[in-house]
Amino acid sequence: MATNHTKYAILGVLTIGCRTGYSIKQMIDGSLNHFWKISYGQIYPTLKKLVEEGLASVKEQTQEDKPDKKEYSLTSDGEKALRDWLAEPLESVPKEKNELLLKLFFSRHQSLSTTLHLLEQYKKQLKEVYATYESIEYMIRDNNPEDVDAKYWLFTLDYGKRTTVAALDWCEDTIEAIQEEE
Amino acid sequence: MATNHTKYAILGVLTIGCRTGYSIKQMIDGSLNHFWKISYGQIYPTLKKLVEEGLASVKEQTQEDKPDKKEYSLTSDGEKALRDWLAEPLESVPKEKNELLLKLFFSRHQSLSTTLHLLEQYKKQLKEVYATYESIEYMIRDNNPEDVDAKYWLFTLDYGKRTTVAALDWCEDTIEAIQEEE
DNA sequence: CAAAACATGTAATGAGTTACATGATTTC
DNA sequence: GAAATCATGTAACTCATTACATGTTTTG
Repeated sequence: MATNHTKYAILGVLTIGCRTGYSIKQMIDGSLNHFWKISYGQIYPTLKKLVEEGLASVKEQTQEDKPDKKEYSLTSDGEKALRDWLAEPLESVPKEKNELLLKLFFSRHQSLSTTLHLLEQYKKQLKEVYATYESIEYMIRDNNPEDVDAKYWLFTLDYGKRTTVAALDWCEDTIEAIQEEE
Repeated sequence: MATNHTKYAILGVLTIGCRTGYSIKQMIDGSLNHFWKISYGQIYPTLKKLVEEGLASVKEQTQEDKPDKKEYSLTSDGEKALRDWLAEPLESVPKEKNELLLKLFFSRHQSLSTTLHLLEQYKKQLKEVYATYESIEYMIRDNNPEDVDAKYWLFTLDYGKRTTVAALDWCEDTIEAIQEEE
Protein backbone atom coordinates (compact mmCIF):
# COMPACT_ATOMS: atom_id res chain seq x y z
CA MET A 1 0.00 0.00 0.00
CA ALA A 2 1.22 3.46 -0.87
CA THR A 3 1.67 5.87 2.02
CA ASN A 4 0.83 9.49 1.54
CA HIS A 5 4.15 11.30 1.41
CA THR A 6 2.61 14.75 1.02
CA LYS A 7 2.16 14.96 4.77
CA TYR A 8 5.86 14.27 5.32
CA ALA A 9 6.90 16.74 2.65
CA ILE A 10 5.11 19.43 4.65
CA LEU A 11 6.50 18.16 7.94
CA GLY A 12 9.97 18.35 6.39
CA VAL A 13 9.58 21.83 4.97
CA LEU A 14 8.41 23.05 8.38
CA THR A 15 11.89 22.18 9.69
CA ILE A 16 13.64 24.54 7.29
CA GLY A 17 12.09 27.83 8.27
CA CYS A 18 8.92 27.78 6.19
CA ARG A 19 6.16 28.26 8.70
CA THR A 20 3.13 29.39 6.69
CA GLY A 21 1.10 27.67 3.99
CA TYR A 22 2.18 30.35 1.58
CA SER A 23 5.90 29.96 2.20
CA ILE A 24 5.65 26.14 2.12
CA LYS A 25 4.20 26.41 -1.36
CA GLN A 26 6.98 28.78 -2.39
CA MET A 27 9.71 26.53 -1.03
CA ILE A 28 8.41 23.40 -2.74
CA ASP A 29 7.84 25.19 -6.05
CA GLY A 30 11.29 26.71 -5.80
CA SER A 31 13.72 24.21 -4.39
CA LEU A 32 11.98 20.84 -4.44
CA ASN A 33 10.28 21.31 -7.79
CA HIS A 34 12.43 18.74 -9.58
CA PHE A 35 11.03 15.89 -7.50
CA TRP A 36 7.96 17.21 -5.69
CA LYS A 37 4.98 19.43 -6.26
CA ILE A 38 2.05 20.55 -4.22
CA SER A 39 -1.03 22.79 -4.42
CA TYR A 40 -2.76 25.00 -1.87
CA GLY A 41 -5.63 22.55 -2.06
CA GLN A 42 -3.32 20.04 -0.37
CA ILE A 43 -1.33 22.35 1.87
CA TYR A 44 -4.02 24.07 3.93
CA PRO A 45 -6.13 20.97 4.68
CA THR A 46 -2.97 18.99 5.54
CA LEU A 47 -1.70 21.72 7.85
CA LYS A 48 -5.05 21.66 9.64
CA LYS A 49 -4.90 17.88 9.98
CA LEU A 50 -1.32 18.03 11.26
CA VAL A 51 -2.47 20.23 14.14
CA GLU A 52 -5.41 17.90 14.86
CA GLU A 53 -3.00 14.97 15.01
CA GLY A 54 -0.71 16.84 17.37
CA LEU A 55 2.22 16.87 14.93
CA ALA A 56 2.25 20.65 14.57
CA SER A 57 1.03 23.72 16.42
CA VAL A 58 -0.26 27.06 15.14
CA LYS A 59 0.12 30.66 16.25
CA GLU A 60 -1.83 33.45 14.61
CA GLN A 61 0.59 36.29 13.86
CA THR A 62 -0.58 39.84 13.34
CA GLN A 63 1.70 41.67 10.95
CA GLU A 64 1.70 45.39 10.37
CA ASP A 65 3.47 45.46 7.05
CA LYS A 66 1.85 42.33 5.57
CA PRO A 67 -1.45 40.44 5.88
CA ASP A 68 -1.92 38.37 9.00
CA LYS A 69 -0.64 34.83 8.87
CA LYS A 70 -0.67 31.54 10.71
CA GLU A 71 2.69 30.28 11.84
CA TYR A 72 3.06 26.55 12.14
CA SER A 73 5.80 24.68 13.98
CA LEU A 74 6.51 21.03 14.54
CA THR A 75 5.79 19.52 17.92
CA SER A 76 8.11 16.87 19.29
CA ASP A 77 5.60 14.27 18.04
CA GLY A 78 5.88 15.86 14.62
CA GLU A 79 9.65 15.65 14.67
CA LYS A 80 9.42 12.01 15.65
CA ALA A 81 6.93 11.29 12.85
CA LEU A 82 9.34 12.85 10.34
CA ARG A 83 12.31 10.85 11.60
CA ASP A 84 10.28 7.63 11.63
CA TRP A 85 9.20 8.18 8.03
CA LEU A 86 12.78 8.93 6.97
CA ALA A 87 13.90 5.58 8.36
CA GLU A 88 11.10 3.64 6.66
CA PRO A 89 12.09 1.56 3.65
CA LEU A 90 11.44 2.98 0.19
CA GLU A 91 8.46 1.95 -1.83
CA SER A 92 9.12 0.91 -5.39
CA VAL A 93 10.88 3.22 -7.86
CA PRO A 94 8.44 5.77 -9.25
CA LYS A 95 7.28 4.98 -12.77
CA GLU A 96 6.48 8.31 -14.29
CA LYS A 97 4.18 8.54 -17.24
CA ASN A 98 5.99 10.06 -20.19
CA GLU A 99 3.99 11.55 -23.03
CA LEU A 100 7.01 11.77 -25.37
CA LEU A 101 7.78 8.08 -24.99
CA LEU A 102 4.12 7.14 -25.46
CA LYS A 103 4.04 9.08 -28.71
CA LEU A 104 7.36 7.70 -29.86
CA PHE A 105 6.17 4.18 -29.15
CA PHE A 106 3.39 4.63 -31.70
CA SER A 107 5.40 6.73 -34.16
CA ARG A 108 5.17 4.19 -36.97
CA HIS A 109 1.86 5.93 -37.67
CA GLN A 110 3.65 9.20 -38.26
CA SER A 111 6.04 10.67 -40.81
CA LEU A 112 9.72 10.72 -39.89
CA SER A 113 9.73 14.51 -39.98
CA THR A 114 6.89 14.76 -37.46
CA THR A 115 8.71 12.31 -35.18
CA LEU A 116 11.89 14.35 -35.50
CA HIS A 117 9.96 17.46 -34.61
CA LEU A 118 8.62 15.72 -31.49
CA LEU A 119 12.14 14.84 -30.40
CA GLU A 120 13.42 18.34 -31.07
CA GLN A 121 10.59 19.71 -28.94
CA TYR A 122 11.51 17.38 -26.11
CA LYS A 123 15.18 18.28 -26.40
CA LYS A 124 14.32 21.94 -26.07
CA GLN A 125 12.18 21.26 -23.01
CA LEU A 126 14.96 19.23 -21.41
CA LYS A 127 17.42 22.05 -21.94
CA GLU A 128 15.06 24.43 -20.17
CA VAL A 129 14.69 21.95 -17.32
CA TYR A 130 18.46 21.70 -17.04
CA ALA A 131 18.78 25.47 -16.93
CA THR A 132 16.28 25.73 -14.06
CA TYR A 133 18.26 23.10 -12.14
CA GLU A 134 21.39 25.18 -12.58
CA SER A 135 19.66 28.32 -11.37
CA ILE A 136 18.32 26.51 -8.31
CA GLU A 137 21.83 25.24 -7.66
CA TYR A 138 23.33 28.73 -7.72
CA MET A 139 20.56 29.97 -5.46
CA ILE A 140 21.27 27.26 -2.90
CA ARG A 141 25.03 27.81 -3.06
CA ASP A 142 24.64 31.57 -2.64
CA ASN A 143 22.00 31.62 0.09
CA ASN A 144 23.03 28.70 2.26
CA PRO A 145 26.79 28.32 2.05
CA GLU A 146 27.19 26.95 5.57
CA ASP A 147 23.76 25.35 5.90
CA VAL A 148 23.84 21.75 7.09
CA ASP A 149 20.81 21.06 4.87
CA ALA A 150 22.40 22.45 1.70
CA LYS A 151 24.63 19.43 1.17
CA TYR A 152 21.60 17.17 0.79
CA TRP A 153 19.76 19.69 -1.35
CA LEU A 154 22.65 19.72 -3.79
CA PHE A 155 22.65 15.93 -3.97
CA THR A 156 19.03 15.96 -5.14
CA LEU A 157 19.83 18.60 -7.73
CA ASP A 158 22.75 16.58 -9.00
CA TYR A 159 20.34 13.70 -9.55
CA GLY A 160 18.08 15.90 -11.62
CA LYS A 161 20.96 17.24 -13.67
CA ARG A 162 22.47 13.86 -14.40
CA THR A 163 19.27 12.15 -15.48
CA THR A 164 18.41 15.18 -17.61
CA VAL A 165 21.79 15.03 -19.34
CA ALA A 166 21.26 11.32 -20.00
CA ALA A 167 17.86 12.09 -21.54
CA LEU A 168 19.41 14.84 -23.65
CA ASP A 169 22.11 12.50 -24.95
CA TRP A 170 19.47 9.93 -25.80
CA CYS A 171 17.48 12.62 -27.64
CA GLU A 172 20.44 13.55 -29.79
CA ASP A 173 21.35 9.97 -30.60
CA THR A 174 17.76 9.07 -31.43
CA ILE A 175 17.37 12.09 -33.67
CA GLU A 176 20.54 11.05 -35.47
CA ALA A 177 19.35 7.46 -35.87
CA ILE A 178 16.06 8.58 -37.38
CA GLN A 179 17.73 11.10 -39.67
CA GLU A 180 19.86 8.37 -41.18
CA GLU A 181 16.74 6.69 -42.51
CA GLU A 182 15.35 9.69 -44.27
CA MET B 1 -4.82 22.16 -19.61
CA ALA B 2 -3.70 18.57 -19.49
CA THR B 3 -5.28 16.23 -22.02
CA ASN B 4 -6.10 12.71 -21.00
CA HIS B 5 -3.51 10.54 -22.71
CA THR B 6 -4.94 7.26 -21.41
CA LYS B 7 -7.45 7.24 -24.24
CA TYR B 8 -4.67 7.53 -26.82
CA ALA B 9 -2.58 4.88 -25.13
CA ILE B 10 -5.47 2.46 -25.66
CA LEU B 11 -6.06 3.69 -29.20
CA GLY B 12 -2.38 3.05 -29.91
CA VAL B 13 -2.26 -0.40 -28.39
CA LEU B 14 -5.31 -1.37 -30.47
CA THR B 15 -3.12 -0.84 -33.57
CA ILE B 16 -0.59 -3.46 -32.50
CA GLY B 17 -2.77 -6.53 -32.33
CA CYS B 18 -4.15 -6.19 -28.81
CA ARG B 19 -7.90 -6.26 -29.29
CA THR B 20 -9.35 -7.11 -25.88
CA GLY B 21 -9.27 -5.30 -22.55
CA TYR B 22 -7.32 -8.15 -21.09
CA SER B 23 -4.60 -8.14 -23.74
CA ILE B 24 -4.34 -4.33 -23.65
CA LYS B 25 -3.56 -4.59 -19.96
CA GLN B 26 -0.97 -7.27 -20.63
CA MET B 27 0.73 -5.30 -23.36
CA ILE B 28 0.97 -2.09 -21.33
CA ASP B 29 2.19 -3.94 -18.23
CA GLY B 30 4.71 -5.81 -20.33
CA SER B 31 6.17 -3.54 -22.96
CA LEU B 32 5.14 -0.01 -22.05
CA ASN B 33 5.61 -0.42 -18.31
CA HIS B 34 8.68 1.83 -18.15
CA PHE B 35 6.67 4.90 -19.16
CA TRP B 36 3.00 4.02 -18.85
CA LYS B 37 0.64 2.11 -16.61
CA ILE B 38 -3.04 1.40 -16.57
CA SER B 39 -5.67 -0.49 -14.59
CA TYR B 40 -8.77 -2.41 -15.64
CA GLY B 41 -10.76 0.33 -13.92
CA GLN B 42 -9.57 2.63 -16.71
CA ILE B 43 -9.47 0.20 -19.61
CA TYR B 44 -13.01 -1.16 -19.71
CA PRO B 45 -14.82 2.18 -19.24
CA THR B 46 -12.52 3.81 -21.81
CA LEU B 47 -13.10 1.05 -24.33
CA LYS B 48 -16.85 1.55 -23.90
CA LYS B 49 -16.49 5.29 -24.39
CA LEU B 50 -14.32 4.81 -27.47
CA VAL B 51 -17.14 2.83 -29.11
CA GLU B 52 -19.69 5.50 -28.12
CA GLU B 53 -17.49 8.15 -29.71
CA GLY B 54 -17.17 6.12 -32.90
CA LEU B 55 -13.40 5.70 -32.54
CA ALA B 56 -13.59 1.92 -32.14
CA SER B 57 -15.96 -0.93 -32.86
CA VAL B 58 -16.65 -4.18 -30.96
CA LYS B 59 -17.38 -7.73 -31.96
CA GLU B 60 -18.34 -10.33 -29.39
CA GLN B 61 -16.27 -13.44 -30.08
CA THR B 62 -17.31 -16.86 -28.85
CA GLN B 63 -14.29 -19.00 -28.13
CA GLU B 64 -14.35 -22.71 -27.51
CA ASP B 65 -11.01 -23.08 -25.83
CA LYS B 66 -11.15 -19.87 -23.80
CA PRO B 67 -13.80 -17.62 -22.19
CA ASP B 68 -15.74 -15.41 -24.56
CA LYS B 69 -14.26 -12.04 -25.31
CA LYS B 70 -14.98 -8.69 -26.92
CA GLU B 71 -12.74 -7.80 -29.82
CA TYR B 72 -12.19 -4.12 -30.41
CA SER B 73 -10.80 -2.50 -33.54
CA LEU B 74 -10.12 1.08 -34.53
CA THR B 75 -12.47 2.79 -36.94
CA SER B 76 -11.05 5.22 -39.49
CA ASP B 77 -12.11 8.01 -37.13
CA GLY B 78 -10.12 6.27 -34.42
CA GLU B 79 -7.04 6.07 -36.62
CA LYS B 80 -7.39 9.74 -37.39
CA ALA B 81 -7.75 10.62 -33.71
CA LEU B 82 -4.54 8.73 -32.97
CA ARG B 83 -2.60 10.44 -35.76
CA ASP B 84 -3.92 13.86 -34.73
CA TRP B 85 -2.82 13.30 -31.16
CA LEU B 86 0.63 12.12 -32.30
CA ALA B 87 1.12 15.37 -34.19
CA GLU B 88 0.02 17.56 -31.28
CA PRO B 89 2.78 19.41 -29.41
CA LEU B 90 4.05 17.94 -26.16
CA GLU B 91 2.91 19.25 -22.84
CA SER B 92 5.61 20.06 -20.34
CA VAL B 93 8.17 17.50 -19.24
CA PRO B 94 6.71 15.18 -16.62
CA LYS B 95 7.87 15.96 -13.09
CA GLU B 96 7.75 12.69 -11.29
CA LYS B 97 7.52 12.62 -7.54
CA ASN B 98 10.49 10.81 -6.09
CA GLU B 99 10.33 9.46 -2.56
CA LEU B 100 14.08 8.82 -2.36
CA LEU B 101 14.90 12.41 -3.24
CA LEU B 102 12.29 13.73 -0.80
CA LYS B 103 13.86 11.70 1.98
CA LEU B 104 17.38 12.65 0.98
CA PHE B 105 16.39 16.32 0.95
CA PHE B 106 15.53 16.08 4.65
CA SER B 107 18.31 13.69 5.60
CA ARG B 108 20.01 16.13 7.94
CA HIS B 109 17.54 14.75 10.46
CA GLN B 110 18.98 11.27 10.05
CA SER B 111 22.20 9.46 10.84
CA LEU B 112 24.66 9.04 7.98
CA SER B 113 24.30 5.28 8.19
CA THR B 114 20.53 5.42 7.73
CA THR B 115 20.98 7.73 4.74
CA LEU B 116 23.52 5.35 3.27
CA HIS B 117 21.10 2.49 3.75
CA LEU B 118 18.44 4.49 1.89
CA LEU B 119 20.78 5.01 -1.05
CA GLU B 120 21.81 1.35 -1.10
CA GLN B 121 18.14 0.39 -1.20
CA TYR B 122 17.53 2.70 -4.11
CA LYS B 123 20.58 1.39 -5.95
CA LYS B 124 19.28 -2.14 -5.59
CA GLN B 125 15.87 -1.11 -6.91
CA LEU B 126 17.44 0.65 -9.88
CA LYS B 127 19.43 -2.45 -10.75
CA GLU B 128 16.23 -4.48 -10.77
CA VAL B 129 14.59 -1.89 -12.98
CA TYR B 130 17.52 -2.05 -15.38
CA ALA B 131 17.28 -5.83 -15.51
CA THR B 132 13.59 -5.70 -16.44
CA TYR B 133 14.40 -3.24 -19.23
CA GLU B 134 16.94 -5.67 -20.57
CA SER B 135 14.51 -8.56 -20.47
CA ILE B 136 11.86 -6.50 -22.29
CA GLU B 137 14.49 -5.61 -24.86
CA TYR B 138 15.35 -9.24 -25.54
CA MET B 139 11.67 -10.09 -25.78
CA ILE B 140 11.10 -7.38 -28.37
CA ARG B 141 14.19 -8.35 -30.38
CA ASP B 142 13.21 -12.03 -30.36
CA ASN B 143 9.50 -11.70 -31.09
CA ASN B 144 9.44 -8.84 -33.58
CA PRO B 145 12.66 -8.89 -35.56
CA GLU B 146 11.15 -7.45 -38.72
CA ASP B 147 8.35 -5.45 -37.10
CA VAL B 148 8.13 -1.83 -38.23
CA ASP B 149 7.00 -0.91 -34.70
CA ALA B 150 9.94 -2.59 -32.96
CA LYS B 151 12.40 0.14 -33.92
CA TYR B 152 10.41 2.73 -31.94
CA TRP B 153 9.83 0.36 -29.06
CA LEU B 154 13.58 -0.09 -28.70
CA PHE B 155 14.11 3.68 -28.68
CA THR B 156 11.81 4.00 -25.67
CA LEU B 157 13.65 1.21 -23.90
CA ASP B 158 16.99 2.84 -24.59
CA TYR B 159 15.66 5.95 -22.88
CA GLY B 160 14.75 3.94 -19.81
CA LYS B 161 18.12 2.21 -19.71
CA ARG B 162 20.15 5.39 -20.10
CA THR B 163 18.34 7.40 -17.45
CA THR B 164 18.54 4.42 -15.10
CA VAL B 165 22.29 4.12 -15.64
CA ALA B 166 22.65 7.83 -14.92
CA ALA B 167 20.68 7.40 -11.69
CA LEU B 168 22.83 4.42 -10.73
CA ASP B 169 26.04 6.40 -11.30
CA TRP B 170 24.66 9.20 -9.18
CA CYS B 171 23.80 6.70 -6.45
CA GLU B 172 27.33 5.37 -6.32
CA ASP B 173 28.94 8.80 -6.31
CA THR B 174 26.58 10.07 -3.63
CA ILE B 175 27.21 7.02 -1.44
CA GLU B 176 30.93 7.65 -1.80
CA ALA B 177 30.58 11.33 -0.94
CA ILE B 178 28.65 10.54 2.21
CA GLN B 179 31.04 7.77 3.26
CA GLU B 180 33.95 10.19 3.17
CA GLU B 181 32.34 12.16 5.98
CA GLU B 182 31.88 9.25 8.34
C1' DC C 1 -8.84 -30.62 -7.70
C1' DA C 2 -6.33 -26.50 -7.17
C1' DA C 3 -3.98 -22.89 -9.24
C1' DA C 4 -3.08 -20.11 -13.02
C1' DA C 5 -4.48 -17.86 -16.99
C1' DC C 6 -8.19 -15.88 -19.55
C1' DA C 7 -11.92 -12.61 -19.51
C1' DT C 8 -15.16 -8.50 -18.11
C1' DG C 9 -16.89 -5.31 -15.45
C1' DT C 10 -18.46 -1.78 -11.29
C1' DA C 11 -18.22 0.87 -6.89
C1' DA C 12 -15.75 3.03 -3.46
C1' DT C 13 -11.99 5.51 -2.40
C1' DG C 14 -7.99 8.40 -2.67
C1' DA C 15 -4.97 11.90 -4.40
C1' DG C 16 -4.45 15.93 -6.54
C1' DT C 17 -5.68 19.95 -9.58
C1' DT C 18 -8.32 23.84 -10.68
C1' DA C 19 -11.55 27.15 -10.06
C1' DC C 20 -13.64 29.85 -6.97
C1' DA C 21 -13.74 33.19 -3.15
C1' DT C 22 -11.66 36.79 -0.30
C1' DG C 23 -8.77 40.26 1.33
C1' DA C 24 -4.37 43.13 2.86
C1' DT C 25 -0.26 45.50 1.55
C1' DT C 26 3.33 47.18 -1.44
C1' DT C 27 5.38 48.65 -5.50
C1' DC C 28 5.34 50.72 -9.94
C1' DG D 1 -4.85 53.18 -9.76
C1' DA D 2 -3.23 48.75 -11.34
C1' DA D 3 -0.38 44.95 -10.75
C1' DA D 4 2.30 42.12 -7.92
C1' DT D 5 3.05 39.92 -3.68
C1' DC D 6 1.46 38.12 0.55
C1' DA D 7 -2.01 35.35 2.70
C1' DT D 8 -5.88 31.67 3.59
C1' DG D 9 -9.18 28.74 2.49
C1' DT D 10 -13.17 25.57 0.11
C1' DA D 11 -15.78 23.01 -3.52
C1' DA D 12 -16.01 20.70 -7.64
C1' DC D 13 -13.86 17.87 -10.53
C1' DT D 14 -10.61 14.59 -12.70
C1' DC D 15 -7.81 10.86 -12.76
C1' DA D 16 -6.48 6.59 -11.20
C1' DT D 17 -6.20 2.72 -7.84
C1' DT D 18 -8.19 -0.88 -5.26
C1' DA D 19 -11.55 -3.82 -3.83
C1' DC D 20 -15.30 -6.20 -5.08
C1' DA D 21 -17.89 -9.35 -8.05
C1' DT D 22 -18.23 -13.11 -11.45
C1' DG D 23 -17.25 -16.74 -14.47
C1' DT D 24 -14.59 -20.08 -17.99
C1' DT D 25 -10.84 -22.93 -19.40
C1' DT D 26 -6.41 -25.02 -19.09
C1' DT D 27 -2.51 -26.82 -16.84
C1' DG D 28 -0.10 -29.20 -13.30
